[in-house]
Amino acid sequence: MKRYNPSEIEPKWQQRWDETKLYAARDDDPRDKFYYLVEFPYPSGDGLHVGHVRSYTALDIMARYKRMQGYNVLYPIGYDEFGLPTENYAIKHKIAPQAATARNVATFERQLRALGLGFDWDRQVHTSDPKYYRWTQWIFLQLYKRGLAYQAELPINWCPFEKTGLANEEVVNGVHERCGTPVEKKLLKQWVLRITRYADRLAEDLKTVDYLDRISSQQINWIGRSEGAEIEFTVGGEHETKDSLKFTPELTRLIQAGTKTSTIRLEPKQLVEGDYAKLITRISKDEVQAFAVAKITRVETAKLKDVPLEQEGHEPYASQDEKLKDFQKFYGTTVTDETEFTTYHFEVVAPIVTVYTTRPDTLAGATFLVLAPEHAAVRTITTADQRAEVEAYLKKTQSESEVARQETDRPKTGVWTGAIAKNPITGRDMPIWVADYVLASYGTGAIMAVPAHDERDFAFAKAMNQQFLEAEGPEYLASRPAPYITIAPVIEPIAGTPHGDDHEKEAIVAVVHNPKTNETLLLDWGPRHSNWGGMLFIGGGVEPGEDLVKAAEREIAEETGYTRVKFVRQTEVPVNNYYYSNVKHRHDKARMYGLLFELVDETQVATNMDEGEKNKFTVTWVPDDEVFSTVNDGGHEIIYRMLMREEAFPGEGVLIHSGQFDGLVGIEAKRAITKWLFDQGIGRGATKYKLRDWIFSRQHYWGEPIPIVHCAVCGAVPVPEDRLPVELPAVKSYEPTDTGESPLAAIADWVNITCPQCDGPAKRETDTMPNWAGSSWYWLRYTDPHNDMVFADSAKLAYWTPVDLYNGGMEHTTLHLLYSRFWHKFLYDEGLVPTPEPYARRRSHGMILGPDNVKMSKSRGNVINPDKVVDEYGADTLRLYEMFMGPFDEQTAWSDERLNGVSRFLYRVWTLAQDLLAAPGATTAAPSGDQGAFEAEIDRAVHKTLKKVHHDIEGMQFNTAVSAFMELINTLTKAETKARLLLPESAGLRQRSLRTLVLMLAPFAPHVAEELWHDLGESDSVHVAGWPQYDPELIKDDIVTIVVQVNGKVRANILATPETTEAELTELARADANVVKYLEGATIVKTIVVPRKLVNFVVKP
RNA sequence: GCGGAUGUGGUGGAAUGGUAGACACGCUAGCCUUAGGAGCUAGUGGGGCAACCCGUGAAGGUUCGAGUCCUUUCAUCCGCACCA
Repeated sequence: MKRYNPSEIEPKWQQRWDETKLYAARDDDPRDKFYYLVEFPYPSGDGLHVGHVRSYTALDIMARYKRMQGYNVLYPIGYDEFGLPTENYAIKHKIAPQAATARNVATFERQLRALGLGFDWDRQVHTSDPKYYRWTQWIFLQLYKRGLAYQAELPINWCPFEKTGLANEEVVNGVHERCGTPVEKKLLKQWVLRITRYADRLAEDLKTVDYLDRISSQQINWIGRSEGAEIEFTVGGEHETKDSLKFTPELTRLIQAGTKTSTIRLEPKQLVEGDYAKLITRISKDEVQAFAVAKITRVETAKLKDVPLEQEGHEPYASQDEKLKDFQKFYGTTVTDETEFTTYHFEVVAPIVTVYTTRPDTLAGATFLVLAPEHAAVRTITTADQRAEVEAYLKKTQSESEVARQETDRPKTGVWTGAIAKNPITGRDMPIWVADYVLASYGTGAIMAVPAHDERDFAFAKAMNQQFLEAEGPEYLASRPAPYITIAPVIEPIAGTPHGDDHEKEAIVAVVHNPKTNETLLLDWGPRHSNWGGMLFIGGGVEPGEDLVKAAEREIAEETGYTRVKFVRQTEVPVNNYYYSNVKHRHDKARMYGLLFELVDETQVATNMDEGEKNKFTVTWVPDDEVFSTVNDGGHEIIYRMLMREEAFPGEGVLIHSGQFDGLVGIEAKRAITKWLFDQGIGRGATKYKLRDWIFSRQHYWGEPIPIVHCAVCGAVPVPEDRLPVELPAVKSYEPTDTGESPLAAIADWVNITCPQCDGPAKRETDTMPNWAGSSWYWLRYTDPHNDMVFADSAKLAYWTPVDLYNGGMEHTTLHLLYSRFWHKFLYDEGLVPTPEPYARRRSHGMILGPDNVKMSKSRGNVINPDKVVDEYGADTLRLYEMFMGPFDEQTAWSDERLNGVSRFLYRVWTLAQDLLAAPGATTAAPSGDQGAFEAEIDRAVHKTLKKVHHDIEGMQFNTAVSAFMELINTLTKAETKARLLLPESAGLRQRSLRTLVLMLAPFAPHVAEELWHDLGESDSVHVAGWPQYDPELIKDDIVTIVVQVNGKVRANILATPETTEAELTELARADANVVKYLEGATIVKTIVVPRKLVNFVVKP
């Protein structure tokens, strides 16, 4: 018999498939298309990983399956070649990165081919090929043209080990995600991509695509949209401002640095001497921020040509022409030398601090402001008295590493700046603090602190007050001067659900504690229902005018008989509790104050309850540590928390102490206060995102050069598109520098160039792009990989995109996946791609762990090398095993034993097939009735498998598809079955069963299937054969097992035909001996019959 | 803390609300032998001699019937995290 030898058949067929270009996708094809995409590999020196195999095999199966179904399938591959690991490898081995890449890519391609993966090899893309990165640079220039790529001097994340800047997404817990080095902050001029402009759409459009839940939620989480309000606080004074004066960032900085007087030129405004104006600066297209109030001291009007060349906050202009250009840049091209400008001389009278909050409803409870240490206003607002202390604090926070600052649970620290603002609702003073628990990078870098309703502010207030008291002594407590922080509750909690007709009353909740036994008194009202019953404290109404403590003492005595109790404390605010009164039988709303009592002694008198209350509850003592888990009423739980724990109440509720806003709840309160702020001209609704702009510069050699030229005269000038690509020069040394400058900067004859605009001397940008650049559009290039005219032909894009299914690792969810969606959306806005989203469906394969159930790593030595597995078992075994391991999207550990099990399966397939092939041919005898039944049974098994495999491939449940194969093989190889299959009269059955088996196995184990297919006498490839349709008629069972239950418990199995009627089934079931036993002496209340499945008798004794 | 997911034999894992544990690994016993990374047969959730009983993290609920649906809760994993 022909032996199964994978090392022989696999290379043979791989070569044949390659020669016949079996997997070439056709661009001009009337058939429907499918575009399957896997994340192209980074060709590291380690070679292919078993994780790649899992992903690539799964989509290979789907691609082959769709091809067999007659679709035009695109399943491409390429290499993501730029990046630091290759650069480091090259430096270490003293070879060019280009050479290292070429070598690694060759290894990858060999490995991919050895797995029998059906990629369209002619479409391979290489991101470090100038023919490819020419278009990466081209897309960058389009971004630049639209203002989505800009340069900014930013304190960026700097990895001191790899000596490069990093994107936010590459920093995990304060360390660089790739090398684990603690990240430092470094101030560098950077290229940045304005991904934040797409934040909303990146989140919103997730609704239009089919991504795994955990992928879209992770992206939404990362984008971190939040709705709230910006509120302006004027420091140390109030002034009626008439208008605003817009500033350049340079002037803004100057004033923030402490310059008190300045001038600004603007087109005429209605401001006169003595007016107050708000100074604003533009942050982005639709975002401005106020930063100070200024008093106009003098107003002059002059034509631009008469404006002097020297101006405050500016380098002096070299010429009249240069001055004009600059003004045009700022005020628009309608400006000429004759345009009249009004010059305002002013004096800064009060800095403005703008804060961002998601809780404008708590504004009245804001008792102080906090600025991040990096906030520009810190310098201007700090008073002389506090300067030394503030400086010291700023120094201290600067010296702390990012890692330390990111630790949670660290004690709150901060310093008062000496400055005061006013709360716009209450008019109370709000000391302004600097503290590092406020992040400069989020919102406006400043917050209004509401200690009563925010945990962090609460912790800060506690810590600062403590410090203050220790320093100043308790006598200060009485007067509580400036920096002492007041904790002012402005929200009453709500529990339960209003019914509209709720009967309102004032009430108390008495918590009685017995200090001797450490137990607390509870009333057990029976089983808890939706809004009544359960375990509660003592509750009761308050008579009009009655003292709360008196009322509580009365209720304690009435309901429990205890009279000797001592009042300890009460809650500051009541809880609005909506509940159902089981005593009065109506919906009640109680404004409940919590009161804590201690039991003095156990003296008890007779209880004195209302008629309605009698026998409704029992009194129980519960150990203190079980009280929280025992009380099961929302309102009572809140009361208990407020009494026992010192903490903020962060929930929403009814506003109090908020002036005109009292009584408003939740979202209504937020809206009302936001609107009021807007009307007052001191605030507005605002949306903020956690997502930051994408730091796009890398100070390294091995990346796409950023196609920009810096000219002394023209500034940053894009390299003209017809001069792309800007190729990487050959250099001797690839080492990164310590200065934050790319090694490219050292290559004088590359760097020095003439300006494309003015032909003057200029220098090239020496930063390169991050390795995420090339992968941000590669799926588009696959549709037209050799085009020299455009990045991809629009007709081809229209045919192939969007990608129907994109599979890749979870680790790319907030990196590559987000970046590529951003680029795609931009290209869509430019009319360059046909769809707003690149990928219709995104799935993620689970990680393959080492045999020891931990992540594979070289240092652990638990890495499985796919080459070795292919050598020992063959590619088909590896493919099939990785599909069989477990659910595709869940992580699972490698197991050699199970691999072996799959290998055994393939041997069994092979042996069975060879046996069937060698069996004697057909006889002329017509099949007997018995033979017909046998054939029906085998056909049924085959077609059931076919149906399941079809279903499982569509649903990416590859593990159960493989199980189905195994089951079928088990059925077919059963001694008796197999013997009959080999008989001459089974020749036809044998033939068609084997054909179908081979066809359905083809996507999974392409080599074995191909070999057997040819053994069956076929000359074309099995992979271009049509996918077999299952026949629903053949699947129908002639006999079904009916489960008979009595009261839901299985008591018998009976056999019946699918056509047996319900009545017949019931009769058959009742006749079964075992069922009879259970029905004896009982009455059948109900009979449930599920056709073809079950009969259930519901009986009563 | 927020968001997401997952809890089923000794193990990986199956189960459109209808016989829980398919398939595979491992294990036990036996057979066979052209000693192979074999193959074949039988068994393998727990308890019980048996009839039967119990069993899908826990507790409730809906249902004739729940691993599956609902509520509460616990545990584990992943992501984010002083994001105001």
